[in-house]
Amino acid sequence: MADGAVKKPSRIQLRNRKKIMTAALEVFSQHGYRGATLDQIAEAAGMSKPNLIYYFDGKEAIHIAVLNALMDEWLAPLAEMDPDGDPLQEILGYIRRKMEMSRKYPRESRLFANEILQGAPRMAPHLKSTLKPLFEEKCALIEGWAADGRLAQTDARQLVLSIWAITQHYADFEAQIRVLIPDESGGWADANAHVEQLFRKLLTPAETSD
Amino acid sequence: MADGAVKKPSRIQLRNRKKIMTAALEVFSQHGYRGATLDQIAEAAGMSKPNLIYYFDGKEAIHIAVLNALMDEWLAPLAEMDPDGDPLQEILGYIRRKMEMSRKYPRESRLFANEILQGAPRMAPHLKSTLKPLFEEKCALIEGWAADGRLAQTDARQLVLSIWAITQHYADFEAQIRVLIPDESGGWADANAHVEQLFRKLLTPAETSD
DNA sequence: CCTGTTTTTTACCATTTGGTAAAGGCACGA
DNA sequence: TCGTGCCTTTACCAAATGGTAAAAAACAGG
Repeated sequence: MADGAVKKPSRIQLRNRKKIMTAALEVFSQHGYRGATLDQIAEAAGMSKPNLIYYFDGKEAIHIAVLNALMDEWLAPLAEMDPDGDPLQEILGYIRRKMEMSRKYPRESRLFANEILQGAPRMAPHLKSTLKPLFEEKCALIEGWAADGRLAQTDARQLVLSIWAITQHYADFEAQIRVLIPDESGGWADANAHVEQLFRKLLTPAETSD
Repeated sequence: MADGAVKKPSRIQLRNRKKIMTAALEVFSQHGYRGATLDQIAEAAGMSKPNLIYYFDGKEAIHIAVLNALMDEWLAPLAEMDPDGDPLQEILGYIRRKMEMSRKYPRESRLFANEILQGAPRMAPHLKSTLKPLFEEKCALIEGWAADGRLAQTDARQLVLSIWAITQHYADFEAQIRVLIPDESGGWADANAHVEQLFRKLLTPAETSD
């Protein structure tokens, strides 16, 4: 091959890169970037520390790789919002998917929360290039719906922010919630019902006599 | 004095303890517990590292001291909710005060967010002993209001959680919000308006014919 | 001013941690 | 069987970091 530096990764590389990133997600989401150590990640991945460095250029590179790899998956629920669907159902569906993500993937949620809390030092470019366009696209969509009277008049940007705030809260602040609402009885069911009620009341358009 | 260990702290001790805690709030809220170093705190406090240790028993002791000292102040807005006031106005007032806190004291919000995200390792006891009783008291109050028909029927616990989620989001995720909503035009005004609309629609009771 | 106490500084130390060097293992085609 | 190139381990290291010892300085109270 004449074309420069790129070599296709071997089977073993693929497997080990994945093992490392899974381990890194676990450790970073639990302790934050600074709190996580390469030794912890190495142990969780079942390999030695120098071996990590063989596959990634260092701690920061692992962190960035994990963050970037999860971004698309994390944004998928929003991307799925369909311009041709029923506005209220589309938004409630989005909210349902976000709640599902918080329940099934709290580590991902905490990983992002940690990064943003510290000022997004390693993710700011990715936020600008990936999140922002999607955010603006979907805000425009919602504004269109509201302008057509198919949704109550509301501030689309603030709406999306508040959806993120509430749904992710269940993952990010789980430790607090576990103290306050100890019994498992209806935990997620109550949460889902409440969030749906909250946004349904906000978004249901007034009966029009048109 | 015959009574054991306790000595009243001198003027200089009071002053320096305060300086340290202010500096620690700044540093911990920016970098998290593990990410913060004693050197950073010392520099922010304008004193040497061994001097910190003279006033506090170590890094962890400083962290706990800051956390505990801020807890009451942080919970004050909730404590102020008045059983004898108008239900809707009381809750909206609480929300307004929480938004104010997020705007004026984002460092405090991030400090707590960091601690909870990591599983509240140093604050769990305090949560159980201080936050939980207050939470339950106010939930009961809200449930009473709802039972009397003075508020829409809603899940009080989930309501309080969602108030926290949204209001604190503006402080904790500021880095993300700054990327998505760059212009300063109406930032906080829009946020306040949206949050008020959201909870007003949720909580306004249906017109009754009683 | 003198004396005992509190506060601060200087000089260290042990551990942790991200990272490296280099030798050894291992698979696989010739 | 022998290289050859990918993968892994062992043995380190330098910097950072939480913390200590002890002397020096500042500050009372008499």
